[in-house]
Amino acid sequence: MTEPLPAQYDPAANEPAIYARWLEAGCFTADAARASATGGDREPYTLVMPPPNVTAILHVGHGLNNTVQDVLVRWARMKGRETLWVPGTDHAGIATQNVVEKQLAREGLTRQDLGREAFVERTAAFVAETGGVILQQLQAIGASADWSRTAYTFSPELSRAVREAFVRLHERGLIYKGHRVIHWCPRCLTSLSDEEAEPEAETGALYHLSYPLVEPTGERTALSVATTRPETMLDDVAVAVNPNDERYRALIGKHVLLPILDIPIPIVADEYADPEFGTGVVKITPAHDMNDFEVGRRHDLPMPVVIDEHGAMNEVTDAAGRVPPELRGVDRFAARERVVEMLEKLGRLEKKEVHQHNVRHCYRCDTVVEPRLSDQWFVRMAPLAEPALAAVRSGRVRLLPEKWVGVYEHWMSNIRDWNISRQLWWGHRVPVWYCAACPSPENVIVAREDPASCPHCGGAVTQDEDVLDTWFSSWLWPISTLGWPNEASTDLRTFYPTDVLVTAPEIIFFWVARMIMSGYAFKGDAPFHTVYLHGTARDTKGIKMSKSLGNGIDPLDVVKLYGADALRWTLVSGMGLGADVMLDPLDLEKSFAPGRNFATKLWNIGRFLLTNVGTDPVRPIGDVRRDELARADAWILDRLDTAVRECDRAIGPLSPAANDTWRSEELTAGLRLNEYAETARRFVWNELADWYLEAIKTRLATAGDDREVARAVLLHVFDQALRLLHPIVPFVTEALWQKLPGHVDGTFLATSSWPAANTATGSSTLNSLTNSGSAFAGEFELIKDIVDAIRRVRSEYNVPASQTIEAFVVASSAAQRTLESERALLMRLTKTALTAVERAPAGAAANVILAGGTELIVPLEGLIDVAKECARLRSELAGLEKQLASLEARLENPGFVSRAPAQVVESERAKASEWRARRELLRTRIEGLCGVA
RNA sequence: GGGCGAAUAGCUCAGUUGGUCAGAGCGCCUGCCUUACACGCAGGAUGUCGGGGGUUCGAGUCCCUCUUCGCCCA
Repeated sequence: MTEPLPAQYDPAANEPAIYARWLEAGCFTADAARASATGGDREPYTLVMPPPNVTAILHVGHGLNNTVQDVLVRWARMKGRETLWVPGTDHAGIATQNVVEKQLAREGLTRQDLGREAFVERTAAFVAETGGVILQQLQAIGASADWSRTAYTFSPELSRAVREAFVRLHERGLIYKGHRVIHWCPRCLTSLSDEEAEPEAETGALYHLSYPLVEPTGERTALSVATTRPETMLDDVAVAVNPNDERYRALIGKHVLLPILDIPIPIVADEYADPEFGTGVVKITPAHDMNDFEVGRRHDLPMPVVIDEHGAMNEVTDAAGRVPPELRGVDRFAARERVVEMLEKLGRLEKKEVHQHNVRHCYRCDTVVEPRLSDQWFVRMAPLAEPALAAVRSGRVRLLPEKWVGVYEHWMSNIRDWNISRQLWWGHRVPVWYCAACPSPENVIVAREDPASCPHCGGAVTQDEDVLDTWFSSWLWPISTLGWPNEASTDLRTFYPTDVLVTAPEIIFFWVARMIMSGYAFKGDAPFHTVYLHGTARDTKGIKMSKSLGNGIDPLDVVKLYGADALRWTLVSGMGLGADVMLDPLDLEKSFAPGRNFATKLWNIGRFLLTNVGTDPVRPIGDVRRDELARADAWILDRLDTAVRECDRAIGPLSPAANDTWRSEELTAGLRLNEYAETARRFVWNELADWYLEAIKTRLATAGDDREVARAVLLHVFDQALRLLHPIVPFVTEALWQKLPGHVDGTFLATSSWPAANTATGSSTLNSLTNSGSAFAGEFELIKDIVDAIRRVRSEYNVPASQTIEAFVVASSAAQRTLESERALLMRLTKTALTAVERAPAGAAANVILAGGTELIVPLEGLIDVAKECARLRSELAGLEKQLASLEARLENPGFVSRAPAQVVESERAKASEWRARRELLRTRIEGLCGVA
């Protein structure tokens, strides 16, 4: 016997050491040479980790996301796949630049003080120092990523991929420079994509302004326009009415006089004007509203710019005379108040009403985004979207839960061009150079390698000042991390396409959809076959956990207090497909104690095993003959088989059965992590620990052949249970597995095989031992039923646990033989001496009728209250009669008998007949005990 | 404004194709420190499956409608 284990598992004392040993042994390092693509015998299985920001520190969202991935990866690894989980970070243009600028601000500096080159160097140094923190933290929760392949979107290799992608798309005519209204963050001083400018509901005001008509028509001397942004009236170049709006048809082509500025502007007809909204007249500000910009283009209107990059009113471009001197340099929101005051004085403010609308905010700093006319690089998305949309429709790619398919399709079908320019310094510089000497279009040079001079005239060139959207590198992640654009890359040839992408639904558009598009654009295939969109960690009020709200949970705190296994257990077992995970940040015990308790339970099963099985050689399970098994052995092997099958069904399949395309019946299959966890828990706790362990204690304590059989079965079953649980709780299972008798030094549970369920054709070594639903295993169910019944009776009549009592059964001869031969076990589990009899003995007794008609009689002379027992039996009889009546009614219903499947009818008939027999038994007992039925 | 989703035990949620699916964990009540485990063992209670209507031999499970809540897009 080895040194005794403590009664409670101590994760803090075990986890770091176990993780270090996994790393040292290279358990997580994928070897392309073992994979099928390069002549090996294993199918590859690949996940790419959604890269956290280099500036990020671990929060519970990362914990959840990476736990899900780790479960899948560990499972695949045990299934024998050559498994690669690629970790990494992204350079997070805006976020990282913001962080470094804040640092500089503390030193009294701005990035302009440093200059671009020095700023980028400083930022790179900052990233080099702190950028890997989150990946370190992921190790603490057990993430089994291949750290030797850690990637970074701004590394030289991945930067090459970014440039290649840009150049290729440009060559295909899918990248262009556009002059249009984009979302501008006046704080970050950069443009944003549509996805990065997030709409938020706000209560604002709808102002009704009166613009006098230059050419009054009939009674009408002015037009009312409604706007939520009165300050932009300074920039109005027209008002629009709907061409079908009878009210204003006569005014089309005439003019109104813009108040304050007293400039005449035309009244144009455009479908964009909604007759139902406000007054049906809409002011047109092409430079500061996306829709107005389109109207302006259609009507060839001027586009003066009156709001500068900081969000202040100014005569920026083509706007001479548009901003009154007292408003110049005034912030847009202050200017709004001032303009309203001015209009009011002029009698041009008709009314102001409360108005609910959505205002877009910067997704990084939450500043209200300003629509702004500027030059930006865009990707033409429609051609890229086509194959990506088809991929989901054909089943090449499945999205789980399915409800996201509709969202994806809608976005893809209405896709808009992607603004990829960012006016930042931290990021991939746009690979475009300009020659001042050459004429258009030769003056624009798009190149894979930095040109030293203009290829046309040999003159000097200057590079575009902008950098690319960080997502323009992220969308390449599944290919760039594997080596693209180097098509000869072993990893790319071996591990692409990847298998599953695990992420949150918030970034379907930002990232998931774009990765699918880039997969097709650059590799001609989808980057993965499954997108698993998991839920969000929320607090007890249902609010998303976030650092800024202070309602988060630090996963590392949980690891410290309860262990990584407990954290993982809670996340996995609470995770219905796509469902949010609710946690209480104020009561960690409530959320994480169940996981810790389960780990301790496992630990104690291990302790029991080590104490009672010992470390002497154990017979291999394959050598045990079926006729040597006890009922309990057959039963637990049967339950194990069922558990394995159910776990497989809950998480599987690993990949589509055929042709890389999901069949319709597979589309929604698997990834029920909570079901997998619950099944495995039930097996270990409610079957293995509660019943099997209790059933074999005497056998283990009694030397002889039977002890050897019990040792063999227990060791096998616990070994299999550890395998089944390892993907969810990797640390405690590994710790225990390595202590099992017969463990070979240097082998790891992490790289051992997943249990194989018994199949009809029989590939399992256990085939000779298990036989699902076998009669022998089934006999143990009778034992369980009897034990449960006796325990209930004892409890109901408050029989002291220490008191031994007698009981009788009336049963079939087969059942009698079973019970007789398990008399000792029954005695140990229930402190009750059970005797099989032909007829129920007379006298006061508790009676239970079990499935199959077995009758249990527990004489409790002096202990039971006859009246109470009669009442109980009568109420049971009443309930049974009610159920039976309804069942019989169903069976007498011709509709049911003729239309329901024969199987169902048959089983209902069998049930009815059993219930009738049961009713007779009950009546007899009641007559015997209580006198009358 | 458009689209989507959710409402099941006190709490958090399972319940894939309609026929023992009315379940789990936590919490609660009772009794136990039974030599693996009190982070435990044994036993127990609790739901008109949001309201209403419909389809069906049969509906948490399908359809319609109402109420409440949430998400996405404009």
